Amino acid sequence: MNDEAKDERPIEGRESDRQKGQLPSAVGGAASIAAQLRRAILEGSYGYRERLPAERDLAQHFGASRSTVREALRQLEESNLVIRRVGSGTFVNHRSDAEDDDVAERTSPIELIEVRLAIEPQMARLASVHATQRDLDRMAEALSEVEVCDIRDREAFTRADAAFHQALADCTRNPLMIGLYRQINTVRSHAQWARMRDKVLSPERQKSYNDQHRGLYEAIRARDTENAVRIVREHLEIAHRDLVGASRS
Amino acid sequence: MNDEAKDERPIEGRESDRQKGQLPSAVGGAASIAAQLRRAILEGSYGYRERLPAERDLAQHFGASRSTVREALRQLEESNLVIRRVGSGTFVNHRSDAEDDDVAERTSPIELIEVRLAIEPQMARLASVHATQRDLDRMAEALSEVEVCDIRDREAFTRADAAFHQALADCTRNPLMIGLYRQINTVRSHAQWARMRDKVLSPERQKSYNDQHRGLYEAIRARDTENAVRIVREHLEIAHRDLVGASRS
DNA sequence: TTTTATTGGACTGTCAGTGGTCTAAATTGG
DNA sequence: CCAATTTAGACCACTGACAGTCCAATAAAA
Repeated sequence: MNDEAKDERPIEGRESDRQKGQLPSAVGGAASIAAQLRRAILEGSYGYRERLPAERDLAQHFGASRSTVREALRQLEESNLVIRRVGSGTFVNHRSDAEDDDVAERTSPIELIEVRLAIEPQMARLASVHATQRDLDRMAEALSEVEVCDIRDREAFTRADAAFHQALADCTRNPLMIGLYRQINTVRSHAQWARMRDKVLSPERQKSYNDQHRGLYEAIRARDTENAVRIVREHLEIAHRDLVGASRS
Repeated sequence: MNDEAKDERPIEGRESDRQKGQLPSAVGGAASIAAQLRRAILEGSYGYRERLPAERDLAQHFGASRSTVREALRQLEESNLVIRRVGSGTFVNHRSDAEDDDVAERTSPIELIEVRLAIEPQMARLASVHATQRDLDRMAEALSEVEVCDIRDREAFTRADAAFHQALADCTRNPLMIGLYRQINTVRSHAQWARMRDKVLSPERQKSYNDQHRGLYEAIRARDTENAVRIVREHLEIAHRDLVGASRS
């Protein structure tokens, strides 16, 4: 261990000013330590999920006993600012505003469907017009991978499903559309959705989805724009209904 | 045990560099390594599909054990930043923003309009439903900035126009929609379009655009969904026609 | 084609460090 | 004085980092 690191000044707080005899150090108890740590966390001095120093180290740095530090941490834990795990440490459980710009985590299932309802019908239309033979081959490959998927392996299904939809986006030959759908797929395959999908994805529904996928592929291959658009729209409306049903239960 | 044997150089970012202030810095093991690698990937130090150093090399570089590095990589894999293949290596699975420019350069005017025709009507619909008063205020501000714009300052007009449309996207209160439209705006304001717009943007057309913008704002403020959607669609069809006309000349 | 080297995946056991808990003494304030 | 708080110390169960080994998959070389 680095012994040099431990030999530090006891920071502003306690025994220094006590020796100087200037101020009664305001409160100088567990509440004071809690306040300092709380301020540091809210200010963002510690990032989200970052590990705080060990209780014993904090005790030394604050010039207090471990019990006092523990009481301070207990208060922070009570207000959900930190999480404590035995054998591991104490971790910050507060996101500062600067670091919560994760689109995937801030998008609700309904919001996702709303966006997909906007973009995917037009996507199917463009795909049925612009798809090349190579695009169709790749789409067929992705489709067979979805169909061959084991029903119980949800993660594999999610991945294959995403690949199929991305293949559909590729069919549009529209770089912007492809880029946009990549962003949508990122949200779609996020953890939050995986859980939701576990609740929704019964074998019958999966079978139904596969039929719709197959139908969509056939329509695009036949350049049947109207049918392709119709299938996508129905597909999404069914998914929307399933989601609403699941959120009610 | 033998302290001398363990006195190796710890990871780079431990506690020596962070003198931030009063409080002791957070400590890190696998999480710290994961954070460093994550930052490197997001910064673009490693390109898309590029191979990272082998786990054993990373372990040596970070002065940690292979298990620790593996735990860090597991976290990165969990957030889809990285893909690991046995016998092959660990590969970056993240597209940096640098490729957005590429998308912008590979997207034709027609393709942009096709995408906007897909997404903006639904966007107007959602905006008319979900917009808050604050959203409307910001939209009005953007609108007046567009209208006040000097006709000859094309760049300022483009910027104000982009701000207006982004404000419209914000009205949907849909994080994914907002993110998607940001990407669209990136393409819209790219250099290629500025040139095209110079050819297209006559004062009369600009006047017409402004009227449409104003009408759209009024419709959304009045929660008149049908009118908002209609205006957007007409706006885009006119723009589409203008573009086709320009490309013919 | 076969062989070889390298990679990630999985598993073991060891060990220092962590928070959780408890006790008893010391300190503080009324 | 008493009562509450703080302190110091010990022990426990648990976690994570570590060093090591073996394996299967892959890629490059022979």
